[in-house]
Parts: sequence; C-alpha cells; structure tokens
Amino acid sequence: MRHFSDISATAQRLVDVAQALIQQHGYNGFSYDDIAREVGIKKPSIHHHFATKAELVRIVVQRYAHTFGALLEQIDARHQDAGARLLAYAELFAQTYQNERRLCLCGILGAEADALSADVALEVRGFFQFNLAWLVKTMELGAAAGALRLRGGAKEQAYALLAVLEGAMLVGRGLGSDGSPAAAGQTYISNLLA
Amino acid sequence: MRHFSDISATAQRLVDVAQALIQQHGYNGFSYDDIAREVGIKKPSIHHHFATKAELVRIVVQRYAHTFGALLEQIDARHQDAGARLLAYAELFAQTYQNERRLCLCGILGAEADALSADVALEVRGFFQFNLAWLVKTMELGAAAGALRLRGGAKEQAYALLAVLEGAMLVGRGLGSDGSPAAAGQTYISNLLA
DNA sequence: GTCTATATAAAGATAGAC
DNA sequence: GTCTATCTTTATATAGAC
Repeated sequence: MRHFSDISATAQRLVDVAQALIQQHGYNGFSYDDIAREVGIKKPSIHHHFATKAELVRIVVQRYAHTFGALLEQIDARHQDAGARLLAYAELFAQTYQNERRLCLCGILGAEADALSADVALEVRGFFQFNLAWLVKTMELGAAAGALRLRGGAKEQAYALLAVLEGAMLVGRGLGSDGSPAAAGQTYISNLLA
Repeated sequence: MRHFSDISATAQRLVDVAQALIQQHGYNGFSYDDIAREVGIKKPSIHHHFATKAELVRIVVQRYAHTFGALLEQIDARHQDAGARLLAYAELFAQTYQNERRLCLCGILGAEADALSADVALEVRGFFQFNLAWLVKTMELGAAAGALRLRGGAKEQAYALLAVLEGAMLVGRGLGSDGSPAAAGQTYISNLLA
C-alpha cells in the first residue's frame, strides 16, 4: 500500500486541498470536482493520482496523523511541565479551528465513520489511539509530579480531554461562534490542577 | 412556517426515520430514497409531505430540540441535587449513543453546519443555546450549595461539559468502540466536585 | 500527466395519472 | 396521499487521444 511520503508534487497539492475540504465539509461533503476546481486541473486527472476517493482520503489521514505525531514530539521537546504540555496540545486544536473553523480531520471522519472504507477507518482509529496514549503518558507525568489530580484514572481523564477538544469545535460550529477549543481545553485542564 | 406538532401520522414516520438516518450518517449521508425504502413508500411521495430536504430536516431538529427540552424539565423534577442533575444529563447522551452508536442530532449537524440551510442552522443554534443555559443554571445551583467548584466560571464549565459529551460520541465512533459518553461525563463532573 | 468524451448511478425535485 | 415517469444535476469512475 502506498505511503504519503511517496507521492508527486501534484499529488501533494491534491492531498492539501482534499484535507481542507474534508475539514470544512466532511467526507460526504466534497467531490473530485471540488478539488479539481481548486487545484486547476480537470476532474479525471485526479484519478491518475488517486484511483478512488477512498484511496485519496486514506493518504490524507495518513499524512495528517504523521504530522500530528510530529507536533506531539515538538511539544515534548519544548515543554517539561505536564500542564504546559496539555495546554500546548489544546492549542493545536485551537489553531485548526481558528483557520476558517476547520474541524479536526479525524474528528469529522470519526463522526462519519460508517461512510468510510475499512482502510480509512483504520487510519482514523490509529490517530485517536496514539493521541490517547500520549495524553495518558503526559497526565501520568503530571500526577507523578504532584501537579495534576486524576480522579477516575489517567485513561479516563485522557479520553475526556480529547473529547472536550473535539466536541468544542463541533459545538462552536453549531453555535456559529468563533469561540475557540482552547478555552474549553483550558477549563478542563484547570479542573485537573492539584 | 410549519411546526412539528402539526404534521400527519405518515409525516411523523418520515421524521422518525430521517432523524435516525441523520444521527447515523449525517445530513449529507442520507437521501429521500433511503427514507422511502425504510418507510415503505416511494421517493416522490415524501415530497408531498416535505417539499424539500431542508424543510424535512428543519422539522426533525425542531422536534428533537423540543423533546430534549422536555427531558431537561424531567431531570429538574426528579433530581434536586446539581451533581445528580448533571449526571442525568450525561445519561441522555449515553442513551443516544448506546442505540447503535447514534450521535446527538445537533452534534453531527453542527459539524456539517455549512451544508445546512439558514433555517436548519438556526434550530441547531437554538438547541445548543438552551442546553448551555440549562447547564449554567444547574452549575450555579451546585456552586451556591457548595457542592461544585467552578474554576473559570459557570459559562466556561457548561461549555466544556457539553463539549465533552458531544466529543465523546465522535471519538467513540472513531475508535470503533462502544465506550459511552457517560464515562466521559462522569469523569468531567467528578472533576468539579468540591 | 492531462485532456475530452462518456459510462453509470444516485441525488433532489416536478408533472400528472389514479 | 401515493404512484409512475421524467427532468436536471452531480457523483465516482473509465477509455482513449495528446
């Protein structure tokens, strides 16, 4: 199976545009023609790069997850404190939403899970799994340092923090507000402070 | 403009099926033909009851919001304690998700906000607004009784709790897990306990 | 690698008979 | 109130020329 790092410059542009369209309109909300218009080539040309929509989206998610994983490593490198790391994590979601109210790619795809091919669903699942693993690790660090109080356990708190951030984007859209997931994340994290 | 309480028995069945389809597949993920097959009539017959898809969905959301509002009143009638009310609130979302992993109707529609007609978007917005108002009121009650500690303010905590519940459904789907929003809600609420 | 042309299916919606 | 037939548009995808 193809890997996102193995694609041409044109294919990368297609992936860029596809990602933005999914974050704005969802899997069922965009078409090859939408991409074609944005990129400036004709619809059938896209099939030369990605035979099916499912294959295109699989690469989109694969790259998104990879990039996100790299951002988590950056956070670890820049911040030693668990609380600071969690706030930086929330900022990742805030930056996404601030950009035309885009949703987390895997958030919207998670909601549309049953419309996805098995391959895409697997990539989405992987995204959530490594995010939760990182959050658990970070929270346990904070608890060990005595900075965080994890009622119910690190796993439960990690799940809830991830849910707050994903949910804040979706509620923000429903309200038609620019209110950032950062605020909801900060509220959540402040509740954990010992 | 028509009101949901003013529709025929057949129209009600259409609304029932449409609601379930949206909660499972989203606004862009179902068609008049999907409803027709489920209800056992032909596609054009639906247009007799609802001229457009937007009008059908507007009624779906209107009824959903009304029903949800009544459930909030039931919670107030059954529980005096703010903590118990919040837990019962989380249970509402859990019950929805337990039913074939259905999402909150307004959660998924919020995510698809830009695909909605202005009328539908307004109904969705109203749903979130009265939910937040109820949560703020309930949280302030708990704070006044000394049971809850609302760091950052009731408004912020209300927003975050709503986000947790909406987000937990979407993350659960992405993970392919049955794990309930109730767990995330309980985690959140336990963090508020004084 | 991109194009035009085309196949095929599904979408929302309308017309008019029963 | 429901049906058949049809319109129009859009979707994913393929064939084959350049």
